[in-house]
Amino acid sequence: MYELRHLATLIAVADHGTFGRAATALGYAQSSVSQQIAALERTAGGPLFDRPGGPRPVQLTPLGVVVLDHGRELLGRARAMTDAVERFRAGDGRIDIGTFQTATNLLLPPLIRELRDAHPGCDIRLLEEETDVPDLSELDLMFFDGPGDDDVERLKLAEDPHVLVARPGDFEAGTVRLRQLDGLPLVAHPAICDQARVEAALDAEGIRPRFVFRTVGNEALLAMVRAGLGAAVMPRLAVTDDQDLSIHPLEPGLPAREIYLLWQAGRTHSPLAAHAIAIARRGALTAAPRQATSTASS
Amino acid sequence: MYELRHLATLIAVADHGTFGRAATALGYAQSSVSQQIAALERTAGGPLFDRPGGPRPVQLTPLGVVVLDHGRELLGRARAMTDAVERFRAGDGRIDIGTFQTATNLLLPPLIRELRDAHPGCDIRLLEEETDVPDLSELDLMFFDGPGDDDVERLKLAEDPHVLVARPGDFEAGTVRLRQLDGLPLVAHPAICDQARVEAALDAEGIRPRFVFRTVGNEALLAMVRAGLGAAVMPRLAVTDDQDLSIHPLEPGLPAREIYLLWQAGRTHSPLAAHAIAIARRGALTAAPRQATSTASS
DNA sequence: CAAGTCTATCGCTTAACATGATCGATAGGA
DNA sequence: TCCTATCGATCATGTTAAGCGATAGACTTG
Repeated sequence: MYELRHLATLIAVADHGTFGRAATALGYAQSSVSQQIAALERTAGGPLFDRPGGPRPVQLTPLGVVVLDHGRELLGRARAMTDAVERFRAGDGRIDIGTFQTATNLLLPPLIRELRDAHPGCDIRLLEEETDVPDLSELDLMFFDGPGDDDVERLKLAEDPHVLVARPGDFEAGTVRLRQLDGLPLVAHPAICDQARVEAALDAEGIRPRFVFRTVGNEALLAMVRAGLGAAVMPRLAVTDDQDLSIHPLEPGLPAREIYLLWQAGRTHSPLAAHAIAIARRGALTAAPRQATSTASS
Repeated sequence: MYELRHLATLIAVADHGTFGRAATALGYAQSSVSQQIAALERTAGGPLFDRPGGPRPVQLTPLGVVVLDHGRELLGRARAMTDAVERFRAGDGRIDIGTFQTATNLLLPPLIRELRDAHPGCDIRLLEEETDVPDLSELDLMFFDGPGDDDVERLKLAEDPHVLVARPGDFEAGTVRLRQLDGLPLVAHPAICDQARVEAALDAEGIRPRFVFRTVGNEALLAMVRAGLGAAVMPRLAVTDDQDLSIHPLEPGLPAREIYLLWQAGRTHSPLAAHAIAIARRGALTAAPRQATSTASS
């Protein structure tokens, strides 16, 4: 098998014309260059240089030209590889983050900003996927509304209580009794993830709302509420405050949605992922409900 | 610097899942694979695999993915290089042959046919260049109308006497006295190479023809002769026999054009070039004047 | 808790590498 | 023709790296 070091020597000899000058340029002794070229000629199966003898420079044989051309190519690739590794180690790599709507809107932006400030050339990929089981095999990091499996490390980012969202006037201001939801027309997320837990909790209390519409979009749900299709039980952080909506705590409270950052335990992380975890651990990722902009509420 | 052998091991480990199986596949001991990966991790500057311990397979780290991707690329190139060298050594390489009109027409075809028969994939390049000094630096082989410099090897392929070409009837059939050319209107090649020697020989005899037209094309010269512009003194092999032309030996004879095959002395030749030289040495390259085709003469 | 399956490490041997000195070959100038 | 400078090949020597087998340590599984 060819060796990159030998090819580098070949290139130096071809560039400098003589073994001695190439040796000087590479920091070798002349005899080393002789041996390296000899070894290369052994693997190539024939002479790569004609040695005219005397003070004349060596000259590439046709076979030498073939090997030289490929050698330059190969060494260029090797250099590119070294560069790529360096860039990766410097942090200008790639990070795959799994997320979901609320996290995307409220938790992710400060993380992204800090990562991009520290690593301007980095490649941040977001995968928004609503799933019951967190799959970290293709991700470095994942925002998830639950603690995940046992074999992941986790950091709780927020406790997000469920609230009743309705049109102003449909309910008295302030707390609403959970019992009042029984038979009530509701719009809701599909019954997976957090929503599944909510419905299980309601079911355990014997409370059965009528789900008249389901969709994955938070804003779409809120629009349905405004349109009078029904009320909604949603995590507080999923609700954008709005004059056309009234928000009621529930009593007794449903189990809050827990938002975690998950990553695979015992796995070596890329510098980017390690940095992101450090940022999260520092407590830089907090969430507050969003206010509708003044232009939208006017 | 990275080593191709280490990268090959990296790939094997990534493909087989464990160090041990990779070692078996590569014919190494397991400890060697451990050491190679360790060395690779040292040069890469970080771990390439996570070792979960126990009977679970190792898993690439993000850095490992970077190195693996580049490693596959690099090893592919190395394999391509090995292939190219093999193909070259097998003879399916490239050969650059310098030539000129007569050689192209009369001497080259059998050579080309034999080379292509023996090495179907080869790349034969012809460079037709009229020059006084043979330049073999970019060529493997060169047809030339002279023996060339001292530092080339040569093989004489033909002695090509100069003849007078005229319109039938302009001269008596048979030999023409050289003296008759004095003052005669002639068409001729440019005064380089063989033509220069011819004119020098005429000049030494005190014979001064009038050169009324010069061009490099043999056929063009013959056409001029047919058109009555003048006669031509040309090497016999450059003349295509034709009913509209009469060919006269000259007396006393001018020095014949000598056609040599030249190649650089002491140089390592590609298998193709070596084969070509062998063919020439065998005496397979001979020339006879061309006859005009019956269709053309009818 | 024992068995099985991994990787890491240690001691050892061997091959490869780098070095400096020396030799033979050749071109160019005196 | 001789001398000198330059160049590559080769040899002896010390050092590094690579291979191997054996074994220890870590972990999962039954």
